[in-house]
Amino acid sequence: MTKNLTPTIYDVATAAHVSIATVSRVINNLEKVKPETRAAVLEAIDALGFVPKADARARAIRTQRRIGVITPFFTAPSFVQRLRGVAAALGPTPYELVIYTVTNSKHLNSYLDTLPLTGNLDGLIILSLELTDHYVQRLLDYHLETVLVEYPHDLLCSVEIDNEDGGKQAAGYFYKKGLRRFAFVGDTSTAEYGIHPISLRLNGFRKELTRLGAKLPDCQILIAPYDINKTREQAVQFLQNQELPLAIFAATDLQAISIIQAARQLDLKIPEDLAVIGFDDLDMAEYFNLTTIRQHLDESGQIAVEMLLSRLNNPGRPVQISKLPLEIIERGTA
Amino acid sequence: MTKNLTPTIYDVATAAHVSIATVSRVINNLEKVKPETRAAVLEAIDALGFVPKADARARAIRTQRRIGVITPFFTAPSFVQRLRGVAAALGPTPYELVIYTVTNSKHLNSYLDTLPLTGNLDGLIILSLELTDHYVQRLLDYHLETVLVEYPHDLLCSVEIDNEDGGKQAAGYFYKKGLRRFAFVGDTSTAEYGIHPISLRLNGFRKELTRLGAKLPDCQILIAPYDINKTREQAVQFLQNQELPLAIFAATDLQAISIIQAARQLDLKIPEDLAVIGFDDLDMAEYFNLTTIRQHLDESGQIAVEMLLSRLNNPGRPVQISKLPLEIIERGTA
DNA sequence: ATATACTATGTAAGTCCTTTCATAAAAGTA
DNA sequence: TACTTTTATGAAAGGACTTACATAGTATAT
Repeated sequence: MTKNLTPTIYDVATAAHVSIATVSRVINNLEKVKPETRAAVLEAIDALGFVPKADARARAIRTQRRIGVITPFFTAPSFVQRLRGVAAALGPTPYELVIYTVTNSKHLNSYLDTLPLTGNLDGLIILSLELTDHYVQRLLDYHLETVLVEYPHDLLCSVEIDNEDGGKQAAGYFYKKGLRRFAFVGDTSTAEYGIHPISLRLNGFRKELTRLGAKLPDCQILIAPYDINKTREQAVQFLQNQELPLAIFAATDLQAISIIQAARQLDLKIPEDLAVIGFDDLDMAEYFNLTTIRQHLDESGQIAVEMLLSRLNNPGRPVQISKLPLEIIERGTA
Repeated sequence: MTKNLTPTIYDVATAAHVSIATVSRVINNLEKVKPETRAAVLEAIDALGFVPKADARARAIRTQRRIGVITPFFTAPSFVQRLRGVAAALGPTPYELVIYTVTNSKHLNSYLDTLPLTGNLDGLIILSLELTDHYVQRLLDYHLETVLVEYPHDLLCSVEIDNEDGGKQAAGYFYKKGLRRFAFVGDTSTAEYGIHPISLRLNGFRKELTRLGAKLPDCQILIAPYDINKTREQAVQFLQNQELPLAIFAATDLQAISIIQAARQLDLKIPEDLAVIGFDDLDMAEYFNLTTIRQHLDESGQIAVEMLLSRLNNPGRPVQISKLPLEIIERGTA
């Protein structure tokens, strides 16, 4: 006696002892149906709680308010914090948050292929992923309102930061503290196309040092992988050959932390022997008492949402770009 | 040469010289389609301006392909790691991930009121939130398949851990290391109803100590708020009055980290003066070289998804419960 | 070279609903 | 009464998709 959870027109037909065609006619009240038959059908519909499912669903989906977020898989805390900002901003709105995590650019592209078609999204936010012109055009063609975070594009709205300025701030801060020997730690991941934020941070750091009359020779640049332990090992090796005191600017907080661990292992005093500035200001930075360049991760997500919603309400506005300020947070490591 | 005004999947198939099945696969990006084929199909779609009809689609799939996750707002990393497990498991499936973050139980209840009706969900996962019988019954009545993580309920599937055993393991570990003075740090947040995991951890810890002939007097229990800085301050105060060496079991990694910071501030040697065991094994634990009880957070999310999907495929199975093992991860703090 | 294991694709069946067409019953007409 | 017309209905085809199953084609192993 398994009750059908979602009755179809067939169930109604059976219950009312008529054919599905008749049921259909009753529902759409197109043609003449004998009053008694119609009554019987309606009764069956009521009894079964039937609602033309497919259409109902299609309608429901169409009216449902949905914002999609494409994000790199939650490996790095920075993505999570951005996402947190998105969730926070979306919370009080009637929009649903649909998450698409991607692990590589192929994966991203396959989402970009299909989401504008079948995604039923009102808007899209893309976190920390770079789009090719082709896909940007696709989003525009299909009128899927999109906001980019971190990797901007001329034709779409974006929330971005001035990576170069971040490097510059780090350099200036170190210099003002009287430090004169510098190093940089970054990761190996380079953009598949376009410009990588990490290189911009390095550029800004180096440029400002040069301007101040200091220098950053290539041998003082450590390129380490995205793995804490390996980075720490490499950092230990690197640090052993350095004259002290040294000032290191790490491209991310996570790498800064690896450096700190390496320094502890070598019994270097922080910040006396080794000054470290990170980049991001993750939640974790506070735990490590890390001096770092704050890039307002949570806010980036929030602002992206606000921008998107305002565009949905006022379509056709010119492309908007929001540049978030960077801010050096002085803690104990530099 | 009137071009069909509303092209169908058949037109696309013809234009791209493939079958409608392949077109369908491309727009749903389910299975493997050769990149060139996919490109050709997409080109045809673009050229014809094809857009799949939602009602037909709904008719054919007659499932939502949507899994909802209700989670406390991403404040604590443990929720994020659970969510990460969910996302990882859902990634390769055709299911969409819809996130509902809640900040209090009223908020949770309002979701539970509406989601079974209008959520258009195939299944629901509830992370670290406790349900009243009333809402459990509601989920059952509306046949919304649900899996609970962390706070189980007799009538629903769940993924849980043995909190008491975690406390026991910590006690045993300390004792075996020869430690004989103990303390516990937990947070103030108590469950609104039912039993709180933190108290279970404490219970297990205390019971095992008692069994071993040691004790944990109430004055050795520090109840600290969910704030790193305040916890650190309180911990500093607490530690100043302690005889050393001391073994502290922290109910969460975050609190263990606060303890470590306090210890550093007081120049205590870890693990000689102060041994610390945390609970969770967050990503961060490794950075802090924290000895801790691993509760397989990511896995909990993954298993919840697997359980849910298997139930969707085999409805009416008896309620399933998965108990994840706890495991002590030995690092540098104890 | 042959056997084996995948991959990519197509064929065809299935989904749930609408609509066309045929027909039995009822009603109207001569 | 016999003959048309009307009306109510069902059988079945069609619509726009998805998907289980089968197979040709390629890769890999022996």
